[in-house]
Amino acid sequence: MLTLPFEEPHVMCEPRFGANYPREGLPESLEEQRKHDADSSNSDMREAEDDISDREEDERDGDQDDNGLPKKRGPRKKRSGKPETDRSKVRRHEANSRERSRMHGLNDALESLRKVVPCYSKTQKLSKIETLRLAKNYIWALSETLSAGKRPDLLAFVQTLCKGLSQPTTNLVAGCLQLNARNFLTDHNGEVMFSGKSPYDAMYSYPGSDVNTPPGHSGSTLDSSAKPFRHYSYSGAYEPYYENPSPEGGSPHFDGQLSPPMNFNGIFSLKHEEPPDYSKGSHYGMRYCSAPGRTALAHNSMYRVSPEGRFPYDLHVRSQSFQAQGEVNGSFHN
DNA sequence: TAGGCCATCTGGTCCT
DNA sequence: AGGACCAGATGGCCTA
Repeated sequence: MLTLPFEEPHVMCEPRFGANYPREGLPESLEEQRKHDADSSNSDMREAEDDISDREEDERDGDQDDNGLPKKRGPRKKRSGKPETDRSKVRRHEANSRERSRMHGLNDALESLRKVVPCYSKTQKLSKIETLRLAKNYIWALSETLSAGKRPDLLAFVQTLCKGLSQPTTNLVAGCLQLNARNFLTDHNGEVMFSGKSPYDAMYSYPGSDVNTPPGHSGSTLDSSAKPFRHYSYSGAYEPYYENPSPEGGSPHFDGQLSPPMNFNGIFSLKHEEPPDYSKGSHYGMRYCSAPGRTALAHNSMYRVSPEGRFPYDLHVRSQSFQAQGEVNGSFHN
């Protein structure tokens, strides 16, 4: 389960940032190199940094550690005998450019990861480390849910999600969850409990709503007024969102949450927006769930496995949204 | 102002 | 030899 490798062709195979840097036909001199850099973006900053770097290197030439030995790493130029030639400077600049490009690719991949874990927001980005932690927890939580073969417990799910996260990130996730106070009571021990209903019902049901009725058709709507983030994953209101296959272009005017692929109540919309990576082929979940022998998924469907099937959940065509699902998904937008 | 986060530079190491 | 990868060092920016 969840072992198939992800593919990130748009991220890893597209040297978006490094393309501007000269790889061939290098300038004869460093001055030409810098002149070339000046034509590309951020050139001023880099040039300034180069100057600073050169200056600092000169100042740090005598740096030694506690044992009087030169430090092994760091932006300290080792002038071992022969002076640095223009050629070596150019090569160093090349290496710097490649390193920048590499790091940009890494950051792109990280950004794509941010978009598929809960609580994605363009305005309040998770840090790198928190993104990785949350992603790990998310995978773990989903795996646990699948293994359990029953409807996931929201609190357990959230607890798993928040394991090891910093307090701010935990707060963010909690905020994204919008754990509606009316659905919770706190007992005398400070433990969270639900008011009258089962935890599931408390979180997933709407008064007077049919759980099988898509939000867009039920008349009841999620209260999205309080939070600027976009609800995701199921609502009919998001159908236009689905129509755009690109997560980048899918919400050009929305500066909020885009895609936490999170559904609890047996509906695993592991991906709500179809990224370029997957739009051509299989879906996240399809990769994970379409085991050999399993009923073929209908075109344009998220998942649909009958109760008679091996998969323990009712999986639904993406457009067949559940009100309860919306409740949960909505809770991931703060 | 301290601390967190980040981008960048840099030298070392490994691999082709 | 050269590129990829890694990690230390550094400074800038932002926030509590």
